[in-house]
Amino acid sequence: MENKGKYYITTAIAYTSGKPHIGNVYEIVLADSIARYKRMVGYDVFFQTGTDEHGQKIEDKARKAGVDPQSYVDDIAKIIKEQFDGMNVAYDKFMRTTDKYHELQVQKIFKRLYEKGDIYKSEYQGLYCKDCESFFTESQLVNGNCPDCGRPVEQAKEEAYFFKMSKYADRLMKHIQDNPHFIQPESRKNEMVNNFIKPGLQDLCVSRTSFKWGIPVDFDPKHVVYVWIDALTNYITGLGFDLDGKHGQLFKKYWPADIHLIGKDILRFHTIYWPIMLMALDIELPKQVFGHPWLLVGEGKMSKSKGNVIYADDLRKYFGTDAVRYIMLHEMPFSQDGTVTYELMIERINADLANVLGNLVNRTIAMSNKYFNGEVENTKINKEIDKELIALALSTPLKVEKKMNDLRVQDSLDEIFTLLKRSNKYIDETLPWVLSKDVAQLPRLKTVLYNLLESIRFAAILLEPYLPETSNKILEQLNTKQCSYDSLSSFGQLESNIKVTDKPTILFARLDEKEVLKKIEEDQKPPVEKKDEKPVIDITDFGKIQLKVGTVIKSEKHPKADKLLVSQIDIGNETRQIVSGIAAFISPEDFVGKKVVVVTNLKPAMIRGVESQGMILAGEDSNGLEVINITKLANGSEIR
RNA sequence: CGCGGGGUAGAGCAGUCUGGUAGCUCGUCGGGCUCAUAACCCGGAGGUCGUUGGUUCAAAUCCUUCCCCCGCAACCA
Repeated sequence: MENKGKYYITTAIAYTSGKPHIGNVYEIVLADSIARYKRMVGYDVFFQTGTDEHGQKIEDKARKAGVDPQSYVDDIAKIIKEQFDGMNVAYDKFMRTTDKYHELQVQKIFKRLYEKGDIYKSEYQGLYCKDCESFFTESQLVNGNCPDCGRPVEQAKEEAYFFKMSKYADRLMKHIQDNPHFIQPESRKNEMVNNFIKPGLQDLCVSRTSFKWGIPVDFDPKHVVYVWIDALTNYITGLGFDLDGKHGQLFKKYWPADIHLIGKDILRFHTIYWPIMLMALDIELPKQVFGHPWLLVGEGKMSKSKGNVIYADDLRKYFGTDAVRYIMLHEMPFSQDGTVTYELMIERINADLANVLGNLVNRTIAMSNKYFNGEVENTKINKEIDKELIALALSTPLKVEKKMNDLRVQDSLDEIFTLLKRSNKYIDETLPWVLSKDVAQLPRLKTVLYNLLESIRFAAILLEPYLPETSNKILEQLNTKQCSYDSLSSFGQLESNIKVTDKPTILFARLDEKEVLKKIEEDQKPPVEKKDEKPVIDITDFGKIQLKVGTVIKSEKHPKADKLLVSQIDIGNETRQIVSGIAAFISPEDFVGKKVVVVTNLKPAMIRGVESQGMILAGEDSNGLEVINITKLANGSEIR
């Protein structure tokens, strides 16, 4: 096989804060299909994935779990690896940012950038939550308060190192213009240029003192390296990059990366900050960054609070590894988020995998056994009608190649399935069961079956990158040794002296939609949701909160926020203005006249420019929100 | 006027860059076949391509008005 050169592909490294959901795993499977394809056609491929293991969030989670951070990330990294391995992903390296070699290089890189003057010491200013010890941006706040604990935040400063991004902005802009394929898909490129580069790059905060679980800055030990210099450099340290030039063989051979495959949400970091870091270090830039869309399940983004999180291992349990791979790769549009439901998965498995692919293989092998005892022979009694099938089989590898070069994985799969469908049609056109009844037609029948088996062999080989297990199973059932990609150069390389298996197994069983859905529903019965339990408090703690009954006398939409209502509440001796995040559940008209419970001694806060002098009590579950309603008590009555 | 994406048959999507009879999958209706996993093959019905105005011999495709949905808004890993 011709060697087409090297190909280095990476995925984003998964954050070890918890079990990755199907969206995270999708990225790895997508990368795997590309890596396998490139290997198949003759590239020397290196495929790296791994885990990002530092940060405040992990420090917190470990503390809550009562373990040290290292053993916490060891556990999660193991779970992540199992998720990937379970999907039959053939990566070459599983990189962890707690690897000692990586940590050492990150320290050296940080120091070098500092000495060069690209990193300087300053102060990070932002909104800070004391209890959570974290900074937040204004947009992250919930009703003006900390998104984690709901308490008020305050302006605070923290000593921090910053990376001078602006210094390299012009060079980056030029690189993006000179390399039109650097950022893919195209639409995302504009987003980056217009939103971030053109308005002027802000310097990036690259160290923190507020937590310890990170790579220490060796010349200023109260700082740890803050996420991006740590995480992004995995792409080079994983190959054995050495700042002093004593690079490992892998780095010399594979860098620059041919493609960084990442989620669209972190495109900014990969197309702006990462290239700038590399420029600052005088390292060649990756050739391409592809921001793939998200795989969504049902309504909206997956989140634990919505209870719509789906994990790859659960899906495998219901459908099998290759079926899940097929769904992931086939249901994902190129530049738009893909939505998947269980109904859709079942439909695809039945229509494509069971009916078109599985049944074709099964019926063809069954006929070979029935008519010729499984013996395969190309008697070359070809007819006009064969030409179309043969031409399609021969052109399919080229079509797939074209699509794969554009990273159009879904379209590649469609090309292969077009061949399979054409094969099914060929059976109807040639009517093997009619030929079998006429002895004179048996040689022709042999050719017909040969053409079918050969077409199936083409499809099976081409399917390897996407459905490796299935591909292998089909080739085994054919009993052929002609399994290489190169053997697709001409039609007819399937051996004439072999016998197909006499007991074909079902590749994909048809699923009964109702049955499967029922089973899934039973399994997924969410265990009664355990809210994060708050610590036990003293009666005096509770006594600090003053609650009173009040009547809503006026209510209107917040002028600058869709989700908020601004209401005037009569609490007996005075009227309070309160802003509440309930507009999605209650209209202002319905709200007026209601008797509610008000926290009257809450510190007033400005919420989107409107003052709120208290809080209305309400509860929420998956069905919506309900304000606590009082019927008889007079305004101003105290609640205890 | 913050930025970006989307609005095409009952559902999910392709086609839009490079104008030229509106396509695919599922569903639905009818027919065929019996080798096969009630599968496979053929055919039909179903769309004024969100809305307004324009350019053109010709617009889903180019320009324009408005409406609706969904992300992102800088350190969040």
